[in-house]
Amino acid sequence: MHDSDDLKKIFPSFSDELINEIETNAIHQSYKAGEVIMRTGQYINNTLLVTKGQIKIYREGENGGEFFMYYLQPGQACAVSMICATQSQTSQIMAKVVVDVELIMIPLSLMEKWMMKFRSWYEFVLFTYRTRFEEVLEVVDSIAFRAMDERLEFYLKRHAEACGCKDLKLSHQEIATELNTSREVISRLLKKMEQRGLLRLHRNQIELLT
Amino acid sequence: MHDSDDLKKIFPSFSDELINEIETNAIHQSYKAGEVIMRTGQYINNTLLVTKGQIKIYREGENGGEFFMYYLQPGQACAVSMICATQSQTSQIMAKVVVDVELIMIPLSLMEKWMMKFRSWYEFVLFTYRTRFEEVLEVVDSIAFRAMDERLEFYLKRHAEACGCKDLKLSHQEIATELNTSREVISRLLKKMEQRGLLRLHRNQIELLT
DNA sequence: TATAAACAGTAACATTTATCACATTGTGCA
DNA sequence: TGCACAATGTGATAAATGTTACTGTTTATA
Repeated sequence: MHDSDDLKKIFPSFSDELINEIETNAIHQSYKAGEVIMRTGQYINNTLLVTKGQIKIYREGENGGEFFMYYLQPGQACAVSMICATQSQTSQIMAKVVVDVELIMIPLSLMEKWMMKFRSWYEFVLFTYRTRFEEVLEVVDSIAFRAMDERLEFYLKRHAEACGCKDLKLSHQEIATELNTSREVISRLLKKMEQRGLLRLHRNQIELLT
Repeated sequence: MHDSDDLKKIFPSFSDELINEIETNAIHQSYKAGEVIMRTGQYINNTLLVTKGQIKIYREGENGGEFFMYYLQPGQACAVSMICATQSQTSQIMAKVVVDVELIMIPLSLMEKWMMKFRSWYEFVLFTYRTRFEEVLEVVDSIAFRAMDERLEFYLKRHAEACGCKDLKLSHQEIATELNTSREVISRLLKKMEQRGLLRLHRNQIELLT
């Protein structure tokens, strides 16, 4: 499914020995768009490395809410799975595939061994922790300090960054769910943004102009 | 300031060798209530271990907001300082002393060395990451899914746990600031809670009855 | 003790967000 | 083509939260 060159491209910071270890030990897995990879409360025994596709990470509310936290992209690892894996804890988040995904599963035991053995793995793990922690703190900012209009802009910006394009394939209902508000509110705010010239609205698609 | 026995009591999971290393290498520091230990944007070169007192961790907003995130207690370490320290990054949070604090500062270089050398340190670091990450996720829940009345209850509950008592020395203004709302809103909600028999209001003090 | 400052209560009103009801439009497919 | 359905637009209204203004009380301290 992957050869060393591929892996080296996706995880450029990994040392050659580490790449070799991954090659020989890892389990490959793929998922289709729409699938839920991980559910809240599920036990985690592996660390996940994404090699292809896109995953969205959500925090689930008691009443079925699905609050969007962040994207997982190729070359990234699931911080929650790393933290939990080291102690066989349950997942605090839900992960849903957006674009068909291929990933590598690293068993708990290896994850720990590598921390001691490979400097580049150690640094990757800490980098993952740090960037995710910071991203979650930014999410806290957006809900703690900002009103829905700014939160919506923040949301759209992050989605544009993730897909690397200006045309977002999102319905108003989808956005509303992921921001834990109602469709009408999103429709109205989007309409205002369109009037301000920030974007153009189409069916199932938002074209950013900025 | 500390002898090994003290440290062993505060950090019971640490191995004897690790305690020794801390004894010989660490820098001790103390701060008075009200002091700000760490500011947003400040560079971090040390990992902080709390041995005494209480610290509150905030996320700062652009307009001077101080959103309460979590408490740091004796026996705990600042997760942000650990993550940042390993890469000499700046702090994403602000730390304010609530009860006179004594803490141990571990230089960056040692922090890394110990990860490889002491199993109990490695586990402590990962445990710290995990529990803080989870705590921040709970904070996200409270603001993403809940209205101000429930957020206030969550806030009061956490403060009661931190001080281990039912009498919270907090002004309405203080609470309002830390939840990023206005004093009037907090006064109203507290009054309602008093009417529901959940607490009794006094000047600068809230007596929980549940 | 006199005075200022911090704290708390509350009413009136503005704004934002949530909810309900229903109309309109685009798309896929029988 | 035309039906069914999802997506979107919009007005009316309710509820929550934010703002302003003013009150009285307690505390600190000059």
